[in-house]
Amino acid sequence: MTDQNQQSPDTKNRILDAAELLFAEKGFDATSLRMITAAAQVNLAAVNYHFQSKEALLQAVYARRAGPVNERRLELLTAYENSGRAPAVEPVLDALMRPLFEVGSERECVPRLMVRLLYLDAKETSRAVFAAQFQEIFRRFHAAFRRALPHLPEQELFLRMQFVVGALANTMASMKNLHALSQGQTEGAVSMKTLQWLIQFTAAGLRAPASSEDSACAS
Amino acid sequence: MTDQNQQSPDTKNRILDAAELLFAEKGFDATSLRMITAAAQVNLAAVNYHFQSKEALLQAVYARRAGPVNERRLELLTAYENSGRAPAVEPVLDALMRPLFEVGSERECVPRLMVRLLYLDAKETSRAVFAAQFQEIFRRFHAAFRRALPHLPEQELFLRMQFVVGALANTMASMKNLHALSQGQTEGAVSMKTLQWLIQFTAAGLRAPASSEDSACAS
DNA sequence: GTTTCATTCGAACGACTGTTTTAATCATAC
DNA sequence: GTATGATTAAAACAGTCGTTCGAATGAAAC
Repeated sequence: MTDQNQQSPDTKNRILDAAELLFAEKGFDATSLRMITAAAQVNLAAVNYHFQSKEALLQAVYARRAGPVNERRLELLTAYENSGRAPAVEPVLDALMRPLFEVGSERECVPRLMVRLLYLDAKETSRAVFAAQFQEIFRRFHAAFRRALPHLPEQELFLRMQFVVGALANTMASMKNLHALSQGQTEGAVSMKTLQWLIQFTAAGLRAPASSEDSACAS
Repeated sequence: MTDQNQQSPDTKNRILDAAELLFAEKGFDATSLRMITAAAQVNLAAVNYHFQSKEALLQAVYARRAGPVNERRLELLTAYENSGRAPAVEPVLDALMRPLFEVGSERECVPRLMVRLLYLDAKETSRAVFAAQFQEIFRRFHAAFRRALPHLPEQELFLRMQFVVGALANTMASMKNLHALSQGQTEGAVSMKTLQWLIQFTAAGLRAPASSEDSACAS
């Protein structure tokens, strides 16, 4: 950490950019290092020089984006919690989702990639790294939702959070299509409207009355 | 179609079974034909003999499951529509989701694989095949939701259906984890409760009041 | 028996994979 | 200038990939 950074100004970032794009489009296994280095206009060996392996490159690609997104999530969440406003789900959902939409307007592929990584592509070793980072976020938001929905049984809250994540993930994954469908509107406007509608939908779902545990199972 | 089927009683199905499991677990590109043939205890060349290529095998794996699931979906949907009951979202959601849970109790990996295929793994050529089959289902259910929610603007209904699919897909993808978490309950019971809660959540989301189009965009 | 045709098998093909090695290149410090 | 250390470049490494080929095997038809 002396000053050895910034020595190779961009080849490292060029690799990260190209890898991010290709991983998101084709997936980890379908993307070869030669595709990445060709897209980045960089020598093949540069990947194993700057990163140690292809899988380490994947983790680097993920870390570069997940860090800021999760920081912003916590920032928005604590800002709301310190505002003294009454407990509600909408601000919590906003804190959870908005950071993804913000980074999405810069680079569309990013959220799509994060969805991929979260529960599909990665090998077991990498998945553990990703999951650990995400589960800390999950715990933090679980507590926030719990405050807003004190009556909801634990099992049901947990599952509903899964539903929320699913709706969010699928929206991120198909954001590109959404932009293509809505012509004559700026990307940012579409994103913000989508976010608004997504919050509205999931908030209503979270607030749905809790089902009684002992409901008869349809025979 | 004379009688050439049933000649090789099971090697074809053994390949399909092994491929289904591995594709769902590791993904298409991370699964080699040698893994499949080893798991199926079948010669390597048998894949290219019975199916023409690896990608054709993927389509065959998909077709074997998607067909019955979609048929059952339409069966449940038309049964509800012909029952003369008042328009509502719950029976439509049930028709959309239940078939996936039913096949899921037989083979856990199936829905997970279908999620993969739908918008991640497949190459462009295969994706077109899968999407075509699914979009017909989408159109059919879109009409049903439209009847139940006549006041909802078109754009908003479309997006909310995306949210529903996302919640469903994520639930399918992490069904294995859910089963692991809930001890002391049969798989079928967990599945049915999850389905019930998922319908309740998405029904509330779909019924949320429509947001006014001209809401101020946060500057 | 022989013929016929579908299926299985072992072996190999060329292409592509991630990684490593060795030498060339560059900027900076002395 | 030379020396140092980080970066880039070209080439090759051992392996795996999907696919193909020709012979062996099987069972049913005649």
